Amino acid sequence: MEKHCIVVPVCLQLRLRQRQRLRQRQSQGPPPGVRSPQGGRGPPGMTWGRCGQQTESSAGPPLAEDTEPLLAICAAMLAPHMSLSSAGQYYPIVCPLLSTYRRCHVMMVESATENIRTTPSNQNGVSSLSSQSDSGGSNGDANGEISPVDLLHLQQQQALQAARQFLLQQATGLSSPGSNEVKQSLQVPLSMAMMTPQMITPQQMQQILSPPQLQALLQQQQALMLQQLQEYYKKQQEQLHLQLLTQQQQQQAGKQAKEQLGSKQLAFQQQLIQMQQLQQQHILNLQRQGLVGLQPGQGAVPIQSLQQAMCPPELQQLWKDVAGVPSAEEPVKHEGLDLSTNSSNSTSYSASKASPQISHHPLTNGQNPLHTPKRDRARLFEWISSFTKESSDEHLTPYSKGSSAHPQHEEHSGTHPLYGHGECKWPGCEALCEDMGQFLKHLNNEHALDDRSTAQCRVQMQVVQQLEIQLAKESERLQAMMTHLHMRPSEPKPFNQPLNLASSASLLKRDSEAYPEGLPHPPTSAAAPITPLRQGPSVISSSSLHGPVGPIRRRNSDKYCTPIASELAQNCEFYKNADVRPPFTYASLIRHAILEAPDRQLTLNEIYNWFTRMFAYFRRNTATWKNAVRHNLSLHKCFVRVENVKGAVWTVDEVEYQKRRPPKMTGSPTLVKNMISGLGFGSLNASYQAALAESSLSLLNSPSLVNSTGGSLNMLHVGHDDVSSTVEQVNSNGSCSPGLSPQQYGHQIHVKEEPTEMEEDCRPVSLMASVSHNLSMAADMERDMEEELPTEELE
DNA sequence: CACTATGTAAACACAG
DNA sequence: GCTGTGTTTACATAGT
Repeated sequence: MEKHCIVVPVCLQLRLRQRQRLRQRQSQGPPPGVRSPQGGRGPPGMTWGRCGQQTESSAGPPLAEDTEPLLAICAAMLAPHMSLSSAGQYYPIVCPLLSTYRRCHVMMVESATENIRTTPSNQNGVSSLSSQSDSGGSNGDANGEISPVDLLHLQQQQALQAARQFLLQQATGLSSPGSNEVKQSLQVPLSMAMMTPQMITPQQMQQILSPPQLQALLQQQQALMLQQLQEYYKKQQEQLHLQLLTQQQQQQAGKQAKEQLGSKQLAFQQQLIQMQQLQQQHILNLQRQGLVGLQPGQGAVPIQSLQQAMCPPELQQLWKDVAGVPSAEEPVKHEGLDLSTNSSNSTSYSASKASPQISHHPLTNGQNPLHTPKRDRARLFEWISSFTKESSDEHLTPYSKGSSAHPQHEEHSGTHPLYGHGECKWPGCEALCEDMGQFLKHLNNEHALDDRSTAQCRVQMQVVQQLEIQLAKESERLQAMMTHLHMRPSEPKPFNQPLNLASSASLLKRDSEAYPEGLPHPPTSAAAPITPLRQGPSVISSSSLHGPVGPIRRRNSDKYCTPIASELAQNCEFYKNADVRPPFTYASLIRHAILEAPDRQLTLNEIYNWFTRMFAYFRRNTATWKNAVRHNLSLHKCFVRVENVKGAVWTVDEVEYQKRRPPKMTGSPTLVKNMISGLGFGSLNASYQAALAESSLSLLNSPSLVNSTGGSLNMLHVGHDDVSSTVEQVNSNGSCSPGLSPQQYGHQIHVKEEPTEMEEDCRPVSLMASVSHNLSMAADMERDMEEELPTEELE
């Protein structure tokens, strides 16, 4: 390449001076105090947020930061009043919630565990109501010193204990028809216990609290009750299952009896799943309406969902079936046996409690059959254990399988989804494990199949399911958006239409093969958490789920996948609200930000603002990504710093940007061929039109860009492998060419293609200004076309 | 396996 | 001295 020494642009003089100065300094040897070869860098192998987890101080507490985005979403879902869609307030709300969420996670489980432990002491007696009161009193004494969350937690514990006690009485037959006095006397304390440890009557509480507050409080407490009681069931079933196993080993008859119950087991599992779905659906509804507001220390089950879930008679019968009393033939008496009784009654109580007649509803639902076959419990246990032991694809998403739902599933592999960065990633556990062996030991010891682990697993299940619900919701939104934006109706699944040809090719191909649900990739590795994206947009698949895996994933999307313009146009709100990393490189984002500006130039601070405005992800760890932005601005020649009156602004050198990506589609003919074949588009023009429409969506935000559409259309026929020709076309399209002929541009482009210092020094005056300022729009659209429809490059 | 692109971290210089 | 901006280097990682 020949080197042309042209007038050095004034705007570059400063930059050149700086570089020359630095180079001069370097030529003179490293300045004193310069970094060592390892240069005080962070430990190796720590990138992309993972560094921050261990070394980065600005990233916050050591709380599993890699899971922080997920936790944030989960926390927002668990506390739906903290809506994800509240743009701009997401972080202020969610981030403080993360710690409380984690704490809640532990508290909830510990509470359940503690209750499980404490209940057996009362299993044989009804007289512990006073102890409940005492406990409540002692807790109440500490109210002035504990936080509201703790207070609420204590209240819940009291309520649970009181409920258990009461229900235990029922189960043990003490609450006979003739013992209405006992019932009444218990019912009121129960209500009081649920309301307040100070034993304030419901009437008093109603005076103190507004009806919505009362309702919310009751809902919260009852939701937690349900959650905990369900844990009791699981605990009980687990134990019973173990007993069954023991019996099976001892008696072949036991095994035969179990085998006879296969069909009922399946039906039972389906019922449970149905119940959960009902709960989640209701949660989603409430979430949409912004009605649910759980305190951080609360469980994740709104009482509405509890009502909805429990009201169906079959579900109540289900619980009855599940939570039978221990039969006399049980060889071992575990506390869970009694818990089952309590749980079943308590659940019934909760169901009745959910009725408007709070605390006045007769507890008629609590009369449960006391002879549930242990086989049902075994079924329940198996259902539960299916989440923890085997890869129950029917029940769990790949993501949940890859996260915490299958702690023992991955033990044979070198990596474990619950292990990373030397610490256990079990929810609520941050135990440090030096190696996999230690971690496995820790996992087996600390997270064995017990009530606590089961409870945690269940919480995680709910988290996953909430995420799935959220995904469905967002998919619906995307569908509506795309429909509104006049996506081609011929598309079978508009919302699932990939936003780029590359991904669409692969998706369509996969869809036609073995992934009808639109999974971008089969979950090849459980270590890579991938949520099944039944209707998920490509953005979610590529960014929110693959993103956390590492930064490199984004390169795919950036390089030959999603055009940033259309992607952002279609998922703008998503990125604004969801804490997911956009599937674009910093360079792409910076360029887009600059080109989105009215005058194609932005100051660094404006770029920062654009990032934070457009992406919720970039509202945290500002030091990290801002550094990356600056790094990219300085590193890539496509970003040109221009001295302005009031400072410096950054512009985009489109030619350089194009040149920056030589591999692109051109370098991957196979990919392009797959794209073409996979798309099966008979008419490229139609594709171009559609793509143009997509690209125009965001770009048309700037009125001045509209008139460049024609230019971009013309450029569709430009060979993209020749950057200079592209620029020629752009300029010849009447854009504000500063009087340079296409040949001149070609020369200049050749000059820029010389990545040498000489080239830098001889950077042409007109290039950056003309290209980036006047032709950026056309080039932008053309590039988007190129990204989406690179087929002509092959010709 | 080498190369490339990218992300991250860090050090440093400089200006305000 | 602090902060923001800009540059550069080093390293890790994933893709090619």
